[in-house]
Amino acid sequence: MPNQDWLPAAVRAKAGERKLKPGETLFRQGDRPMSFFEITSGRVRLSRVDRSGREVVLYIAGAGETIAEASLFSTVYHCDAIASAAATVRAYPKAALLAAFDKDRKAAQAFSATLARQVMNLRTRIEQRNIRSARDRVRHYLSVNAGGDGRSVTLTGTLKDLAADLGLTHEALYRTLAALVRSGEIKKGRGTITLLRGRKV
Amino acid sequence: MPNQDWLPAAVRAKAGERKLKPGETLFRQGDRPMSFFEITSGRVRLSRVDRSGREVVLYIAGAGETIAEASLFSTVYHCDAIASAAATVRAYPKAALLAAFDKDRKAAQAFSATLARQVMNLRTRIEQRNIRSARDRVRHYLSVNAGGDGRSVTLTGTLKDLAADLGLTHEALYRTLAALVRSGEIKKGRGTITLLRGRKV
DNA sequence: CGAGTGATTGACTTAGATCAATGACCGTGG
DNA sequence: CCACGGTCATTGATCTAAGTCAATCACTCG
Repeated sequence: MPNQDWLPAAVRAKAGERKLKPGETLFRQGDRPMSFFEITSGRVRLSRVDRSGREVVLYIAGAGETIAEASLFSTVYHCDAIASAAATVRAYPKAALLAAFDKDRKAAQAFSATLARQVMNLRTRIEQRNIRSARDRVRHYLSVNAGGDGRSVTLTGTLKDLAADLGLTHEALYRTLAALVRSGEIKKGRGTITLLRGRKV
Repeated sequence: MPNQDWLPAAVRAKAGERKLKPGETLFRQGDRPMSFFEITSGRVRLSRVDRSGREVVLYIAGAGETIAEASLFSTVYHCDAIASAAATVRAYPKAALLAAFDKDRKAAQAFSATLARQVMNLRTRIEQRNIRSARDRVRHYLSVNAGGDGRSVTLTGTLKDLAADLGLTHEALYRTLAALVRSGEIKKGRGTITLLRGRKV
């Protein structure tokens, strides 16, 4: 789990860990934010309850992700956070963080930079979802995430995870990859996919 | 067009406007970033060229959006920006902005807050795309975007725009809305959709 | 060694994309 | 003032890619 490297050491030192049972609440809409969180394992969903009492899921965060960044600048949380599965989270105290940003503008900049990069990544993921064809979606993913050599993509998680990222069922992804392998467009290795040649346009 | 209200007045004063013809380049990958941009009209696409020479679109930004926030903290742009249609952009000088953040930490905070909110919005939009059924996708959209009363949603653009936002064809959206109206779940007004009652769960 | 999960492939179904046509509306230029 | 070109809104018909259900095999982990 890559720790939040942009966090000032002083803040990291003050972090507390908390374990959540499935269904347990981390915070509720309207609560006063005391910390923001990094999820070290499990799953936490952010949701709101609509007028008719139904829960509307805003986001499901997994291990390695941070949530409630926005609440650093707000006096209340704008949604609930509930563990979807057993989870452990690291809580970084809001006060310490804001103080660090005040003192050390490098730290504040690092935070902004992280957010800005995240915005770009998310935008790209949305753009990806605008591609209807599974095949082209996978192609787009591979092109965008090709490493330095522009040819190979290292898979972080399982193919099932990737499928979820791409908004495909895992079956659809397997089939699409298989087709691309058959057509000689890619090669699959252990945790790696290599682009062989683009098809003629 | 809601101007970027979080921008310090000093920076806004220094902004320059630029008009782009379709296909004209705003900046190129590798260029040194001198400004970041707000699109006041038209469309600008951010893209990279992959190893095989194909253009990979990372994002298409429309009027009201800002791009290249991340380049404020980078020494080079990481993608190209090209007008997809005639566009006008407002350029905010990077140096002035960073200087303002240095001097005025309120301004820096406002920037972070804007980014953090954007991150949350984008995450929610991705979550929305994970919903496969057009009907449930629309329901999710309506629930999330219901105004203060929790019942009515004000449409900003056309229904076609909304369809694109939701990742549906406009035909699919029309049909889905028509079905929801027929079933008495919503009501359509001029630029407004009102939730009438939730269906039984 | 069994339970749980990932990877993979087959068969079938369907929701939504695609193609197509129409009417309403709006600005604009003669 | 009206005709015309453009876009939005809407609905119908058709098709297909991807979802769904299902089964198998390979691993890994207590």
